[in-house]
Amino acid sequence: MTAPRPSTKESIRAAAARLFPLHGYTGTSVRDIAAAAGVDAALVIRHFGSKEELFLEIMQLSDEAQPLLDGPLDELGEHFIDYVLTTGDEVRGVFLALIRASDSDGVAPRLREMHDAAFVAPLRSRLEGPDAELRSRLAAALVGGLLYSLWVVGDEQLLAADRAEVVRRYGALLQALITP
Amino acid sequence: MTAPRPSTKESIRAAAARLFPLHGYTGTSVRDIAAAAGVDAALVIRHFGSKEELFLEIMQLSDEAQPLLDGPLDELGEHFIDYVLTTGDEVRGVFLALIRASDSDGVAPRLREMHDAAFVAPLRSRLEGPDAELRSRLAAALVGGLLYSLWVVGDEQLLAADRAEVVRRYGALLQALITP
DNA sequence: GTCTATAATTGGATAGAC
DNA sequence: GTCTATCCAATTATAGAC
Repeated sequence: MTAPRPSTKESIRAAAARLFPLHGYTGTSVRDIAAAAGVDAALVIRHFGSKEELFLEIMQLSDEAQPLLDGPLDELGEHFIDYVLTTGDEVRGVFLALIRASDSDGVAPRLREMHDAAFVAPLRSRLEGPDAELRSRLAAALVGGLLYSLWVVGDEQLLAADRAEVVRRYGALLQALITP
Repeated sequence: MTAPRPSTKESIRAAAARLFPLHGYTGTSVRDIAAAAGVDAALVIRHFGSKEELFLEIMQLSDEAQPLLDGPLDELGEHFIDYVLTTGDEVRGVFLALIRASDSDGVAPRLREMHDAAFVAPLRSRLEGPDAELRSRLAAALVGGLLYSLWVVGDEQLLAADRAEVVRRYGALLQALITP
């Protein structure tokens, strides 16, 4: 009831959130965003300062609750892999856009943040032992590698593979880091 | 003795091979390449057709002999991880440039080729069993994930970690896919 | 083969009227 | 707050003289 009609700023935000994950940073011009939002290009800069500032404001994942923090520890490996594989296209788009723009000085820290928040932190919170830190970072690398193969490389044979089989096999590897 | 003085085309090729991995595709202009090669920008297009064609011609790894194809199978996991971690900056640059330009239609297949040639094929050649194909693809994902964490994300704690420890732990995971 | 000059387009960002 | 008009810099690529 606070905003019955979407404000210009919100229209721009919505358009950017749709286009950036779809076409990447360089592939999305300020004019494209403005056109999709139905506003003038000048307003985009007016409201957000610059294209990069807008990009950084858009490209963050809503802190989705991780329901798997409560599950049994000895099944966390498979559950986590299953969880990341159910990830929707929206998250996928943000992930890809950040990776492909990660040569920019402003984007690199943001990618690190997302990697930490989405992969390292959830796993770190359930690990114990003196080397838990290293193990959780290796676990995050392992998880990221699966998404890298599927989404960045586009390994067709892996994309076509039986999902349950991937969850079982790759989940077992992750489990070996969780409960050595 | 075939070419005592580097031809213009070779000069361009050498400059591109140095700059693309260093600054990426969009970060390297045709003018930059021409200037580094000491030639005119028009010659770059003249000799290679377009910037993207030049990029694709440059961005392939010289088929480096993999000395680890001969080692003992039960040590392949650690040896392979050790091998990719010794990879020089040159390979690293190619890897990063391909990933960050992978939204281009022409680059995506090239990244797939490199992933296959560098990770999947060497492992696949040593694996046996009916599910060797899937296991080698998961193994490639695992290896790629380590380089993703180190080079793309730039996980500082992983970069600072004891190298032998990483080889031992992550190598053990890879080994579990090689000899289940 | 090489280079000068420039075309043709696109990009982000700004000034100022309303 | 909004929009019209535009600036200015940068890009890839081409045409044509030498």
